Amino acid sequence: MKRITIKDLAKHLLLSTSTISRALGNDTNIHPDTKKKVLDAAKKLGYRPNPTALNLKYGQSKNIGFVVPEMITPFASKVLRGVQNILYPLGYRIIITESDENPLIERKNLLLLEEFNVDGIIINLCHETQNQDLYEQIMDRGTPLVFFDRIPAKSLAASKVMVNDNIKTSLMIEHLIDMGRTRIAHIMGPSTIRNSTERAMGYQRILTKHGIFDPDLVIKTEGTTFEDGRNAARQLLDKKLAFDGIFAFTDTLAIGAMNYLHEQHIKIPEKVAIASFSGTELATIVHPQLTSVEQPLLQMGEIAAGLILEKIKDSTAPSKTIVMDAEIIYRASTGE
Amino acid sequence: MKRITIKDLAKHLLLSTSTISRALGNDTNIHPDTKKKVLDAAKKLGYRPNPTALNLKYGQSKNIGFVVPEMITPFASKVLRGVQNILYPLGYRIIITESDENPLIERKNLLLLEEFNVDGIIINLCHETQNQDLYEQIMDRGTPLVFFDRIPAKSLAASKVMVNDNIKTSLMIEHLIDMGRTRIAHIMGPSTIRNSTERAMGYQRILTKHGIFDPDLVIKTEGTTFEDGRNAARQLLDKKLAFDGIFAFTDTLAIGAMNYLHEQHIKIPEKVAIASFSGTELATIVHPQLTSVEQPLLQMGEIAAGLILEKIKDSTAPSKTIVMDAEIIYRASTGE
DNA sequence: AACCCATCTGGGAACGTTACCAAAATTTTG
DNA sequence: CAAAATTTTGGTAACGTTCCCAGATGGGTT
Repeated sequence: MKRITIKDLAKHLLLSTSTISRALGNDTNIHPDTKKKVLDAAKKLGYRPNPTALNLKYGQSKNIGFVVPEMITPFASKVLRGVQNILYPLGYRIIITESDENPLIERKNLLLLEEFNVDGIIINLCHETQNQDLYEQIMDRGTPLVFFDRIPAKSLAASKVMVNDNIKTSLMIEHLIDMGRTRIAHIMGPSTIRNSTERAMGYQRILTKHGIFDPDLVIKTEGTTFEDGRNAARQLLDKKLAFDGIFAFTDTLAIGAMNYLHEQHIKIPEKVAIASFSGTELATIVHPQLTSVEQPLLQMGEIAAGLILEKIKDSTAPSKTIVMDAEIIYRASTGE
Repeated sequence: MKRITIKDLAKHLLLSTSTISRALGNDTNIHPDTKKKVLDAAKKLGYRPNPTALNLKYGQSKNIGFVVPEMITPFASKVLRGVQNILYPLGYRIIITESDENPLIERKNLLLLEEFNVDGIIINLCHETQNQDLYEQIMDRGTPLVFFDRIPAKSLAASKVMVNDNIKTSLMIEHLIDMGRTRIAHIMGPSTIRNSTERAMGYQRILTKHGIFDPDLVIKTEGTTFEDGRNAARQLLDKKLAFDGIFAFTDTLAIGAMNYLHEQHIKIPEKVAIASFSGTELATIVHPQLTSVEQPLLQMGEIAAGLILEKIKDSTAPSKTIVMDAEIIYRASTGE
């Protein structure tokens, strides 16, 4: 049951550990016959290298931390897939932590990951400013950070991947206007998240341009859960203001709102068109399907992984900010 | 930038590494003054123990593998949370792999995890029999396995956590009958998954008992995606058979079917009641909300983690099979 | 004053692997 | 055929930590 090591092979073949090591690796300084003998024995005895020993030797844990607000919706899962695509083939492990949208838990998680000796951390933060000090500390202590989707308020010496929230929102609002909507509400996310304010700005800019901006139609939420979306819809209806469209910060908020409208027998899209920011399956499993800005989540993950690798390889590598393109997908929730 | 080690502390304080080690641990053989001095210096210089060194020393990687068909729906995410709750405080890392419902990828993932030297693997398999040989091999080589939700055909010397599919399905079908439904269809999952056949058996048993079983109302799917559910609903409608209820193998299938019915303007639950097996948010974000058997996913994860710990601590510990209770939650999709 | 015991500290091996340097074995060269 | 060059192998330190054993120091007892 005990694991076979190089030493066991050495004893078994009456060779030195150095020779075994050479045979197992790509060293040319070894007689082909010896190499073959070693390889055969290794296979027969079921030798598997011990990664822990290598990690110790080379001072890398080959662990990458992945810090996200939650993994219940598919958002982070899809990014994670991209990260895995790149990192697993290179022998990295990925450790996932969820912050529950709570900066204190995020803090605890980051510290835990440092404890775990990760080589780098890929993070979607849950509060624009709250843990800024810790991000800096961690980087100062030598662990690179890469941000995706939500980025910190201060620029920090870290690489980042995101989409252009402001512009994509603008295009989406233009679409709603094209569809004949003139009273477009916004379910805005928490202002502690940069994307939230960015999208709100895009929203306001376009409506103002068309002279139809009404601040009373903006509902700010506490979080980004389905329940938050529901509450926002309720608040909106309670205001007794006319509206014929909703642009929501996330697909979760949009879906929550949609369900509340359903329950109030408000037809979508006939009475109210709904659109949001997404990139996940959620947009297509509701009825009607949700028009949304589809972020290329998988690619974002792949790029984030690439960025962290750059920093791991060379800690002085310059930080990059990658702004990805997102596609607007028109679905039934905003009419045909 | 370089990490502070025990040796650095020793040099700095002119003490031996042994003494430092004792001061840092709970060893009583140390002078309180020395201990304090070391602790102060450790804090000041930012010493953090290197877990890799300990893993090497004690022959444990402190990594646990988590193998699931997918992480896009919240099912596995919720179980994962439970696993994390138990394992993170104990210093374990969790490595996640997704099989995409493909036994070949699952195989690759398991091998990868072995390569990574995990101390144990928690798995929700994707094919009842296909990788049985590998499960056995891995356990033979000394890595314990714990199955959750979907368990292998042969019993194997592994612990398992699941719910009683057959009985819970029976109760659900009884509920549908209580609600006055007499033509209840079943969207059955792939027969390569044990739970699928178990639930189908529960379905058939109750309908047979009531004398209303019709094999033509059973649609077997290829997978468990939303799309599969959609296709199943289409097939059902194409048969031109009357039906007033659907019991689906999973919430994803149920939702896919629901959306297709919506598109065909078939009212839920008025014309067709829908129920499924779940335990995730998905059941509540659709409209109408889905009546379902709610599996205690979080607890299943916690228990799976506990079971793997037992096996890690003592490889001869007896294997347990834990059958958990699941609650049926009545929601709008089956009427009030 | 000699001894013993308790308390505290230091030295070194070990976990599995590789990299460097030195030594041995083999082949090539003059 | 000896010397030189090359190929192949062995020995050992190192990564960071703990643990066992051996010393050292100090206080108390005869």
